[in-house]
Amino acid sequence: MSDPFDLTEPTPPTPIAPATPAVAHLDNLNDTQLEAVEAIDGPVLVLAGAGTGKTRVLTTRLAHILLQGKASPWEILAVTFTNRAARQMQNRVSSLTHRPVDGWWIGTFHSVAARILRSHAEEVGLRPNFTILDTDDQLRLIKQHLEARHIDPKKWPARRILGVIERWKDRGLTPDRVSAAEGADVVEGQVLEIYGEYQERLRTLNAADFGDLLLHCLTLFQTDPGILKSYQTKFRYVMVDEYQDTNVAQYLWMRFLGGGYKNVCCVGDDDQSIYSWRGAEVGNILRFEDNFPGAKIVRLEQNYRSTLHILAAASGLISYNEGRLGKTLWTDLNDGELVKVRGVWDGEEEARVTGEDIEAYQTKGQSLNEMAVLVRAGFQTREFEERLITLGVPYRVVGGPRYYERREVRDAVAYLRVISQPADDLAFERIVNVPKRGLGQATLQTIHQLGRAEQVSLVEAVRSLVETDELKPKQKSTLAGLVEDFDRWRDLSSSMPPSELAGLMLDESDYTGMWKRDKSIEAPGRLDNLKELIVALEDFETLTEFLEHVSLVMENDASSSEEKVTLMTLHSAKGLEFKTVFLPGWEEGLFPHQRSLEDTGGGGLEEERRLAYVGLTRARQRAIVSYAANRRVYGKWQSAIPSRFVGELPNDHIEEVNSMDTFGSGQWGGAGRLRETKRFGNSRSTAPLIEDINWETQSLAGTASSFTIGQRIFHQKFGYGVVRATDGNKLEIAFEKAGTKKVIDSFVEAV
DNA sequence: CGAACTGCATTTTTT
DNA sequence: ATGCAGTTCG
Repeated sequence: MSDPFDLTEPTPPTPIAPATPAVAHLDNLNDTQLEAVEAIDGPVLVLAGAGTGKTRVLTTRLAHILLQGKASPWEILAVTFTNRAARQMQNRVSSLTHRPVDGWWIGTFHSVAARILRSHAEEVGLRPNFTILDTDDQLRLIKQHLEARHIDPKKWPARRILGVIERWKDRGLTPDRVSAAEGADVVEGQVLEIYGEYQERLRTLNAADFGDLLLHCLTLFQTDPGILKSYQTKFRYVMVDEYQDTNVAQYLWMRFLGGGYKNVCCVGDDDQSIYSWRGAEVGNILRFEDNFPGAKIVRLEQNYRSTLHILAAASGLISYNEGRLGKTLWTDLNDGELVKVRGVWDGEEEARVTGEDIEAYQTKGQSLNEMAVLVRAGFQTREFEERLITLGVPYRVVGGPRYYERREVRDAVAYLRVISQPADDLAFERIVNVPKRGLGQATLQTIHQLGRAEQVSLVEAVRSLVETDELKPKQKSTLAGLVEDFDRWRDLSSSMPPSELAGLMLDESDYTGMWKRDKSIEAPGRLDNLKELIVALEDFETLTEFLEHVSLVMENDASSSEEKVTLMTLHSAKGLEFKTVFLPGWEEGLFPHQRSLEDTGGGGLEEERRLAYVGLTRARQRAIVSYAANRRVYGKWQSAIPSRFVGELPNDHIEEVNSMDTFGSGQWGGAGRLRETKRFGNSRSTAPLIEDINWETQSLAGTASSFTIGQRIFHQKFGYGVVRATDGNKLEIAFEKAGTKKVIDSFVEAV
C-alpha cells in the first residue's frame, strides 16, 4: 500500500503477512481480553478497570492487526499521554511482531500532532521549524501582554490568565470561537483579547505551545479537507490509551483522524479519571456510544493485580461515586491481607512508623523497589524523606523538576534556539544577559521598543540599534559582539554537528565559564547536566530535530540500579503497581483536599475519591492507609479528623491498627499517648527536652552543618566517605563501602 | 545594573 | 516554614 502524501516515510516494507497462521500472541488472554483484541473493525470502547491487563490488550490488539495483515505499521495510529506509555507500547508491539518501530505512528498526542503539523506548518501560519514553547515561555509572554495593558499582576497573576487560555485550548477553541460571554469575569473581560494577542504573538515568534499542537491540527483539518482526507485514508486504525484523560481538543483530533474508516479503539477507565483540573473531559468516555454510534463496548473486569481485600476495599470506596459507567472487578487471587488503617498522633509519627514498616518488610526479604509511599500533595514527601534519611533507607522522589526544566538546560537550549531560529525572541531574552553582560532592563526595553515599532524580531532590532547611537557605548559594543557571535555560530551550524556546536557555543559565550566560577553547591551538578546535554545532542543530525526532542520527549532517567523506596504523588502513581503501598495523610482537608472541595463542588470530591481508588489499586499485596490527628500545615499546627474516605472503606476488608500497640504502650492511655509519641521522636521532635539535648550534643561534638563538597567524613553506620552534595542539613555522601547515600549532617563527623 | 528586602501564597502534571 | 516574585536600595 503506497502512501501518497507523506514523503517522510521510509520505503514501505511489504505488508506483514502472518508468518504462520498461528496466533501465539493471543495465548494467555482471557475471554474478554480476547474479545477486545479481536474486535478490530468499527468503534470499540474498552473499559479497563485497574489491573485488568489494559496495556496487554492494547499492545496485543495492535500486534494482532499487523499480524493479520489488516494494516501496515504506518497505517495505524496509536496515541498515549506520556512518553513512558508510548515507549512501552512501542517496545511491546515491536517484540510481539518482531519488527523495528521505524515509521510507526505510536506516540503521545503531542508528538504525533507535532509530526503532522511540521508537514503542514504553513497552512496555519507557521514555518516548519517552529519552536515548541514550555510553560515558562508561555508565562513570560503572558506577562508581557499584561504589562502592555497595565494590568496589575497581583490582581491577575499570569498563571491564572494562562490557565483560562489553556482551558479554552483544551476545548478546541481558537480565539474567534470563544463566545464573548466567557471570561467576562477575568481581567474585566480582557482575557479573550489577551488570548488573541497571545496567539498572534506566537505566530510572529514562529512558535507553538503544547495546546497549539493539537489546536492547529484541528484548524488544519477544518480548513483543508484534502489534507484531512489524506490522513483519514492513511490511518486505517486509530487507538487511544487512557481515554478518560482526553480533553475535548484531543477527542476532536482523534475523531478527525479516525473519521475515515471509523476503526477507533479507545481504552480507559472512568474510575481513574483524575485530571479534570487540566481540562480532561470524563464526558468523552461516558458519551462514547453517542459519539461513535454502533460502538462495541468491552469491559475488562478480571483484576490480576491485587488480592481480594485490597480490591474489595477499593471497589467499596469507589461505589460512593455517582455517574459511573460501572464495572464489577473480581479476582482469582487469594484474600491476601486486610487493608491496614492506622491512626497516628502527628505527621512525624506517621513517617516514623511508616519507616519502621518499610525496614521490617525489607528485613523479611521484600525489595525496596516494591514499596511506595503515595501522597496527595508533593510537600508531604518531605517528612518521609527526612525519616528515611535518618534510617539510611534509600529512596527516590518521583516528580521533581524535570531535566529539561532545569535552569542550565533551559539556558543552553535557549542558545540553540536562537541559532536555530533567529525570530525566537523568548530564547533571545533569556540568554541575552546570561552570563551577565551588563545588559539590563533599560537596554532590553530599548530593544523591545524598536522591535515593536519596526515589527521585527529582537535580534533584528539589535542589528539596527548597534548602527545608531541610541545605546550607551558599552552596551552597544556588547550587543554588536553578541550578534556577531550568533551569526558565526549559525554559520558553523551547517558544517558542524549539533553537539560540537553546542560545546563550542557554551564555551565561547562563557556560559560554562559562568558556572565554573560559581562556588555554590549546585554549580558542579549544573555543569554535569550541561555535559549530559551535549552527549544527548550526539544522537541528532540537526538542531531542529534535537529541539523537538527536548521539548516533547526528553526526561531524566536518573536510573540507578540500587533498590529504592518510591515516594510520589497519587497522580504520578497512576499506571504503576507495587507490592506494598503506603497511603498516608488520609485526613479531611488534605485528602480530600480542601481546594478540591471548594473549587469544583461535588465533582471535586468525586475526583478525590477516584484518586483514593487509584492509590489503593496500585497495591498488589498490601495497602496501609494512615491518618494523623495533628499536622503542621504551612508552619502552623492543625488538628485533623480522619478522611471520609477512611469511613467509606468496607469494614470486612480492613483492620484498624493502633500504632501505639507497636510499642506495647497501649496501657498508658490518653495522656500517655502523647508522651509516648514524643519520647520516640527523632532529633527533630518538638519535645523540648529532646531538642535541647540534641543541640547540646551537636555543639559538643563540634559538628556544625557546615560540610563542604569534597570533605572527608565518618558515619557511624556507613563508615568513611566523601561529601558529594549538600542540601540544607541533608548531605549526599559517597561512602567507601556503602555506596552513595543521603544522610543528615548531624549523623556525620568530619575527619 | 545588581543585590538585598519584603510580602504573599502554598494540589494535583504532561506535553 | 519556605520559596518566589516583585520592589526598593546602594
